[in-house]
Amino acid sequence: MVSETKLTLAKLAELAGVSTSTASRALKDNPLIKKETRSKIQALAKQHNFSINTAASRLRTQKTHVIAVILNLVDNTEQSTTDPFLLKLVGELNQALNASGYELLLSNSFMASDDWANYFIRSQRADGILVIGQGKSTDKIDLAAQSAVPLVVWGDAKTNAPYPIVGGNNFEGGYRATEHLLSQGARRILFLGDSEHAEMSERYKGYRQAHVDSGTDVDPGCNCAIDITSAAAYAYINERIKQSGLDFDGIVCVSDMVALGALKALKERYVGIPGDVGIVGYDDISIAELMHPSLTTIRQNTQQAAKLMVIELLNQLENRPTHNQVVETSLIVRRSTRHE
Amino acid sequence: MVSETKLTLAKLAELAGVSTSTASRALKDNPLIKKETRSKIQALAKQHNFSINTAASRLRTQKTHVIAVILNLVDNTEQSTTDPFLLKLVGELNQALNASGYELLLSNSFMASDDWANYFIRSQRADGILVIGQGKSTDKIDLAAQSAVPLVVWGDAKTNAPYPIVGGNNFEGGYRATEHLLSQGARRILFLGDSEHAEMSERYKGYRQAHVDSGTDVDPGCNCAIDITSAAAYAYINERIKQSGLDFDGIVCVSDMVALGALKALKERYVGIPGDVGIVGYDDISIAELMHPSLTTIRQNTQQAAKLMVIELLNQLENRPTHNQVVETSLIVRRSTRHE
DNA sequence: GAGTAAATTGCAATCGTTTGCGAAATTTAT
DNA sequence: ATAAATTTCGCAAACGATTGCAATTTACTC
Repeated sequence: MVSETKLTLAKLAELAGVSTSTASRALKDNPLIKKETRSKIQALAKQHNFSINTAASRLRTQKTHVIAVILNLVDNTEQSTTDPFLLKLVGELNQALNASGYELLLSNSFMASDDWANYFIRSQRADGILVIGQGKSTDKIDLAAQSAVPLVVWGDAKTNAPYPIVGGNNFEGGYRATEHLLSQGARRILFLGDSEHAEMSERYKGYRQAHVDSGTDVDPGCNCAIDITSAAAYAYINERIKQSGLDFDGIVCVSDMVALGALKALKERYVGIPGDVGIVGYDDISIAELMHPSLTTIRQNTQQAAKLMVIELLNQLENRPTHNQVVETSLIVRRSTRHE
Repeated sequence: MVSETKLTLAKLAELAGVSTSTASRALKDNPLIKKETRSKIQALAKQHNFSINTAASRLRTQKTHVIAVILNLVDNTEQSTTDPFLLKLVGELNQALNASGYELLLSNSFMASDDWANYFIRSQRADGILVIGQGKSTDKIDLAAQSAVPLVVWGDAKTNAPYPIVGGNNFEGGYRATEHLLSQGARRILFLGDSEHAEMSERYKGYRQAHVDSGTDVDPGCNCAIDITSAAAYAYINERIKQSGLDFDGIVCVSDMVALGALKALKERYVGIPGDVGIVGYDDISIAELMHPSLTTIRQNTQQAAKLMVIELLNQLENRPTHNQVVETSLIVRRSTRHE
């Protein structure tokens, strides 16, 4: 149990009375080695708490079994690292990666290097990259993709790109949210978000289509571009009401955090919810159902999302064809819209 | 710009017309090398998108510049990976580590191996370990510590352990929360959490002390052991009221998520907040101020926490003495307790 | 211009594992 | 018993960067 000196494969082999080659093969259960020899060495390894030096192994095999996960946020003013949805996705990715024998190296886009291919792949820090968020600009992503780096992005799956994108059905999500509000009687519905984002713009399209399908006019003045944070939403709603009064009766929000900010502003002004204004969020973070009123929202299956992203990444690592993937998206109706 | 063949340090050196040794030294700005040579090689490296192979480098230097961060959660029923506070801490740790030139390898405690020293350190996956959460049992932590692994734990800093612990002032947090409720007139205050946790038990001690100091009796029936999730809190409050009616007028919660669960249960039963029951949370997650009523809570400075954890870890890596550290803990008064 | 000190650079070993290929041991066939 | 075919194992060359030490070049002194 005492670790006298660093235990290497060579020493382990010596203990077992075999060569390092057999020891190496035995540890990976290579059938080239006699069964008894294998189990003997494996037992010895366990007994001595041996574990292979990954640095050496990676150098030799040119594989790291590490995947870099990058939170691709433009800067602090935007949807931030504190958004529970993004972090939940990270957690799910960790699970999914572990299940496939990979580890997760976490990074955000404020790192030193903007050249992901170089920094992560050429340097053998990781075998592939998972990017969370297309952001407003896909420059860095495109740059990395040019280097033929194994890469999967969480974003809008309708976007055509040289890399696979996994995402929710944003058009449908926007449509369902809007349709639901319209069916509850709303007539002037704000779209609170930022339609410059690929994902968000798809949702906005769904928002418009829902209006068209129900024969309701779309007022461009209802498309409100804000940072994707609760603070920005809070400020915007306050300001809008101050300027033009309560000129709306529904809000489609681009994330639950945004919805919470809006909700707070409305409640402080004693606007009835859903009586005066109905609100729909997006993501179904855990807090959504704890709100008062509980928040109607669009749920995206993050666990499925993580699994799909990992699958597509493995496809690339093993030279199989890849495809964009759409994850389940469903409307969860709660009190913030349900008139009773 | 086209990458014909894998660019190694040797090839780069050849391009520059020097040996690999000089190239290596030049890239790390070693003053042993003439200034012009240095900048020439650095320029060449930039131009060719060169980046050092970390696998080789780690093997040679025996340093990885990677730190493993372990979310130490007993299982799914407990405070889970979705708790915004924990995830926020992860984000802050990432920032702090990057600032010191380290990268963050994310893991949770559901991984294959329970032997962290082996899995992360001996295998050269990482140079050190940051553990988030003491949990109910410190078995795995102690095991790792026995192997003299560089290790820092987020937990209760009052605990005496063979490894440095960074944590909030839990006693004071519990005290301040309770004292505040008492000052608002509460007389029967629930402690909603799990006093088997080291951190939580300190808070409970503070809770008791506040009672003593104000001359109020402590009813053991007010110490409510639940899983640290909003769902458990919700269920508990519901059940308690069903069983014994509203036999309390204040709640000290062990996390904001727990507080949100309790809040929801109370609101559904039309219990006035803070009129009938005042609630104090813990952590000050971003949603706390968006709640209605906004949530009074104990803030722990996560950014400072992350920095301290990294400092203590570096101390170990560089053989300096280490100490337990306490991060700022303050009471944020909001509407869930403030009578007006 | 010789001699010494200082500034630069290169040689070659090393980190620990993996793996193609050949050698030895064992089994099967003749 | 011997040859042939299998099994089972070990040799030795990578993988790419780092670094103590020695070698070379340059600068300086008298």
